[in-house]
Amino acid sequence: MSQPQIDSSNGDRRSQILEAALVCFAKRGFHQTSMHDISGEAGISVGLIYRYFENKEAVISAMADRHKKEITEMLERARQAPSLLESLEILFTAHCCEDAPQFVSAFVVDLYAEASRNPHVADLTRDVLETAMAGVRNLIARAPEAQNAAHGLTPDDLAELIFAVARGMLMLDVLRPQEMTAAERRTRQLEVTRRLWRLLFKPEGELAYA
Amino acid sequence: MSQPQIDSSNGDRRSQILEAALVCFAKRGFHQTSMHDISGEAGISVGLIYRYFENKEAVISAMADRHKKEITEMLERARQAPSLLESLEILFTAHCCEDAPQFVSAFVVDLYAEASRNPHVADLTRDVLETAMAGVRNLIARAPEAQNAAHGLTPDDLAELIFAVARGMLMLDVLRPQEMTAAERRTRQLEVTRRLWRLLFKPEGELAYA
DNA sequence: TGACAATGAATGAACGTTCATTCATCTTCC
DNA sequence: GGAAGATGAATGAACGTTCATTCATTGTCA
Repeated sequence: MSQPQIDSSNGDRRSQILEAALVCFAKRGFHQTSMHDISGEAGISVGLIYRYFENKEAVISAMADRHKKEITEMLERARQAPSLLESLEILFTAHCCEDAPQFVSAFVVDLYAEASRNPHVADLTRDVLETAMAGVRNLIARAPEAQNAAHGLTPDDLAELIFAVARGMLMLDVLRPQEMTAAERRTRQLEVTRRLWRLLFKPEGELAYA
Repeated sequence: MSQPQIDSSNGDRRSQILEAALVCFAKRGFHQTSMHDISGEAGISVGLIYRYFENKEAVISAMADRHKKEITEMLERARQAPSLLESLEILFTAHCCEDAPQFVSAFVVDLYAEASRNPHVADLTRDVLETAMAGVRNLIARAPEAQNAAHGLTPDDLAELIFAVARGMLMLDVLRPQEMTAAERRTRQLEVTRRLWRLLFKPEGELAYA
């Protein structure tokens, strides 16, 4: 019932714990990570976690929250890009590759798995997705590049496609920790995705030369 | 060490257990599903599971195996379709929508989450993916439709894109159990995806009229 | 300034519970 | 009778969570 107070110094502890939790969750998953794992990774005692989070579920929720904030910030940055393709590029690179790619990919896949059965996490995650997709929908609707390039696809369809590709590549990512380095994968994925975007937003009926 | 024998009658029990496990895993996830849950769902005793599976991990592995067999069969069916687009359609609908869509989506996302930290499951899942992607790559490489429609994308790139979209939509699926029915979602996704395929395999430089 | 009181962040052993796994026992069917 | 199928109570390890306790820091008063 009683929320732990959140003032200046507490903020640091909270993010210290969340940082440790991200590492553990990515390595072992939500339900295989024990509170002792987190406290160990953070270099603090178990009990202290309960001063900052009501329980384990609250830690998971807070991580989903953090993920939302990160995505929202990215969207803001993307909105300021001069062209649609540049906006998308910002979103895509940030989306799956910033910070520690392995960790983030594994964490996001786990987040969706958790969302599929935890209504609270589902709400948070859906919220992130809706916000981000609405943002992209807007970018598309306002972009001159997209005006003459419907291909029978609405901005809504396009946004869904773009997100599906991004999430799908992230999903495929978790299976390939060894074949290539993260940087190589990122480069290749960006290249492929860029071509898709160009194709999607190429004025309908325009001649294309490789 | 000692594999439980697998003969005629045992096969039925095994699939009975796997069927129950799929339901439980989709509902609660691998690690929140107890062996008692599975035995309850299957209508048998806990101990009996251990006559057919060495341990819980073996049940998870067997499910990944089953998933592989299903995908391989689908690929075989898709190979016999008369055109590339029809092949892809068979793969796509089977891929995420056959049987009980909700269950399968949640299970597959969980499978990938598990793969990200369980090397054995990762190997199995990667194997499925490689097989399926190689199949699609072949379909594309042999298809006359794809010959004149490179857009700077190799068959490899195209296969990766097609898979990313399919997996991505599956991932988005787990967040939307309420907005629409499974059938509505399937229809809409298929429509959007179909347009993407047409766009990808439309001869380069050809005029397109909605 | 120095002695003392109060605070609350931090600790980690302990608790109750859950879970995977085992095995003594019972049933079935030839 | 006995081999194989099936049961579920028992086991012990691991887990999330609690809480009595410690102790560095801060506030108070002479």
